[in-house]
Amino acid sequence: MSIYDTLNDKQKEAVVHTEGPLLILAGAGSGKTKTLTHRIAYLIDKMDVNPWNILAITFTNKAAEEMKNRVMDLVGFGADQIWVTTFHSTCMRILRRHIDRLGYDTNFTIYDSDDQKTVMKNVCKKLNIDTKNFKEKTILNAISKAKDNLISVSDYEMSTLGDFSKVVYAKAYREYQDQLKKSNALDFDDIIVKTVELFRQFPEVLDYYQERFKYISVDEYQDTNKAQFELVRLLADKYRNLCVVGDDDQSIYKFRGANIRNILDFEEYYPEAKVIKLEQNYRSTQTILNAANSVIANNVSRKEKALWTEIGDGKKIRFSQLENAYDEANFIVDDISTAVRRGDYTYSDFAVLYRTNAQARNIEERLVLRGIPYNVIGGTNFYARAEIKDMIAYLKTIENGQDEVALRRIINVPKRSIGAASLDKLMDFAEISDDTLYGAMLNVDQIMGLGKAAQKIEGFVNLIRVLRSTYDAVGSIAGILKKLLEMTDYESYLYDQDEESAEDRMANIDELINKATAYEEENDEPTLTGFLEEVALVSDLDNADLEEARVPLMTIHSSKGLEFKCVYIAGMEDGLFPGYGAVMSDDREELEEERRLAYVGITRAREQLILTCAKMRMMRGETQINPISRFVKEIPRNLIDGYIPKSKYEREDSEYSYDYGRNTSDAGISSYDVRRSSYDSGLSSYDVRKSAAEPRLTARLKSASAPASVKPYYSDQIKQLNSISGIQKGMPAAKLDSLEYSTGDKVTHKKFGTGTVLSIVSETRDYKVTVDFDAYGKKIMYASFAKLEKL
DNA sequence: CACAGGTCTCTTTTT
DNA sequence: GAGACCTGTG
Repeated sequence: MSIYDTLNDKQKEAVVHTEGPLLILAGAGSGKTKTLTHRIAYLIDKMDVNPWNILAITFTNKAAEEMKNRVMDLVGFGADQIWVTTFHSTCMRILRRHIDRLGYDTNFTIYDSDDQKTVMKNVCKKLNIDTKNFKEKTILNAISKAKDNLISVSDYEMSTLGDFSKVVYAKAYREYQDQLKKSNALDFDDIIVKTVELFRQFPEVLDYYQERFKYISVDEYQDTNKAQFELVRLLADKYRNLCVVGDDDQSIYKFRGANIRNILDFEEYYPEAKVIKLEQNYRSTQTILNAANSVIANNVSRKEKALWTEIGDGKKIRFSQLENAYDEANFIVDDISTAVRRGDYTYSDFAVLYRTNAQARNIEERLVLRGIPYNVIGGTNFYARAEIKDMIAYLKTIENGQDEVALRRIINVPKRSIGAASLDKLMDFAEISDDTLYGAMLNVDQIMGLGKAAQKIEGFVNLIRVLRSTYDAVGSIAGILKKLLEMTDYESYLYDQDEESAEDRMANIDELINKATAYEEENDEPTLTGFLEEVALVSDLDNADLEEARVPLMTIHSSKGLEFKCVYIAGMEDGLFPGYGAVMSDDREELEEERRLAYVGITRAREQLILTCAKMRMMRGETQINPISRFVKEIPRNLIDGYIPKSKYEREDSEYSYDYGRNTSDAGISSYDVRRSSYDSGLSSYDVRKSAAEPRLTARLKSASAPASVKPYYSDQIKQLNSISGIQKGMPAAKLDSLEYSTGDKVTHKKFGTGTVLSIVSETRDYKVTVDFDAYGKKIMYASFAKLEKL
């Protein structure tokens, strides 16, 4: 019996198709990693391909790691010759060797999004761009989008066509790239873009890698953007042995430039491509798959497919709507605790998933209270913490004095009296002498008017020199970090800054030192450059240990590619998931992306899926009342165990709820429920249907009725809720019992004409309604005076 | 000039 | 509710 006998027919077909382009459409849990790893084994084993000639690109470091291990198990000897890496590490390895051809130094540094923002601030200042009108983030987004699509600065400049915003973006783009270049730095997008540029400009370099990588496979192909596609296309262009694996239904990174067209158009670019669909699922019960299938069926732009399994129906999906986020957290934690006590599951069998990182906190608090071990995966990046960024900035300066962002970050940290005025003088000098900031610092004696600061600058330069020579002598990264702490007395600085957090921050720095030590132990040739690179490209998620006996908490995005016996998805509410923006957007694609995310979440579960939501939830400082997510209602009701309040306009005889799921939404219903304005708000089912395509959303209650000092804690929350309902019971006569319109409705006003309701905030005496009038723009008014009428 | 405090804004997901 | 940013004060 060979290793290939465990494959099903479709998988086998994919494994033996080694020559020429291949598109594998692999549904969730259909054994795509297994197929890919066996295919690699087959190449080496049966086709006599040199492992050296194989490149396997994955999306995350974690996925790469897993694939590497699995290939190793199958192939054994020689497997370490295969490049199994992410897009970014692949490109980094190439760029470290050849980027000098593009005029960068090979020890270039990587800028994360914080660094990018810092650069963009400088750019705006220099170009006199008013950051009130043009937010740094907006400009950076525009630039990132351009890079994702391989639009160069000059391309962008030519495409502005007098569009004022685009002209500004183009100017910023040029200056931004100049500054990065000066700092010998690349941002994340550049890592891909520069590699493509390198290949296009230097055919001999491309040819080398084409010869090297005769067999290429790309995992999570649905998440690639145009630049990544071009990179792969170039590499594969000579031998055309390109195998891509993806699932258009799991494309959830459009916001980051992922182009779903890449998967839909693959056959167009490679007409000779073979297409194989893997639809048999080995992970979940049929119940869970049916739910996933019915939800995703509501999307229009997708390749038709349906998952099936031989596992059997299993347990029903559970659904529960709780009063508020605290009750929701309680419910989940109780549930986990009960199941573990019964001996059904252990902690690591669970996962609690959510749409936004902010939701983690509530659940975390309850877990702490119950003493249940847990792990919040992702969220705030370890390397984004201020003290860690300081340390990294020092390391970058030691390694590459050209990195201006890093240098400016630490030039006066800890305080050494090199203030803004001195910095300006240094910057001016650097500008005139066409030198870097650090270069200017080396020449303080030539700069006029620095006064006492000159000595301080010399002192700083000396510090860096000493650290540099320490590193050269000792070669230990952990060593320089310790020396750095000692020489700068960074600890005192932290205590001066904020006594309370200083201890935690020092602990973080210790953790960094541990990471440095670990890096030096794990690598044959550890270098400062290598460590900084790892720091820039490795995420929390990659280090997460899911085997540990802890309940993992993470966003649905982070959960992609993982599986758990028992999955909770919290916050199933319209306005949260799908998010507010997607619900309000005219762009159907946005909602479809959210739906794909729901599909990803649902298909993480092997045995049991539990969906929860809250009637009320604090969001951005306001208590929002959100209706049950449309995605819950898109699941056939017979699959669900749990009461879902029926919408009035649902067919009474219908067992399924997804009849209306396609084009309509009954969002808003639960808010009526809570506000007791009841289902008899005078809307005929026809009325609702007519307006339902426009999402009716969230009435809001201002949290102001709670005492100012109230911390969001369970009992206080109850009080707060009581006070809200108290207000509602004893409402002054002026306040209407309910409003006939809700968010998203078209209304008319005597003076301002027609408009759309943007939000409704319930205040003590009245509803504050924000309306976007067609002719007058946004107006805020009180419901009892405005006499708005629903159209 | 530094800092405390008030105001304003806010989608969300991350290699 | 949190973070960024601005402004007034000592």
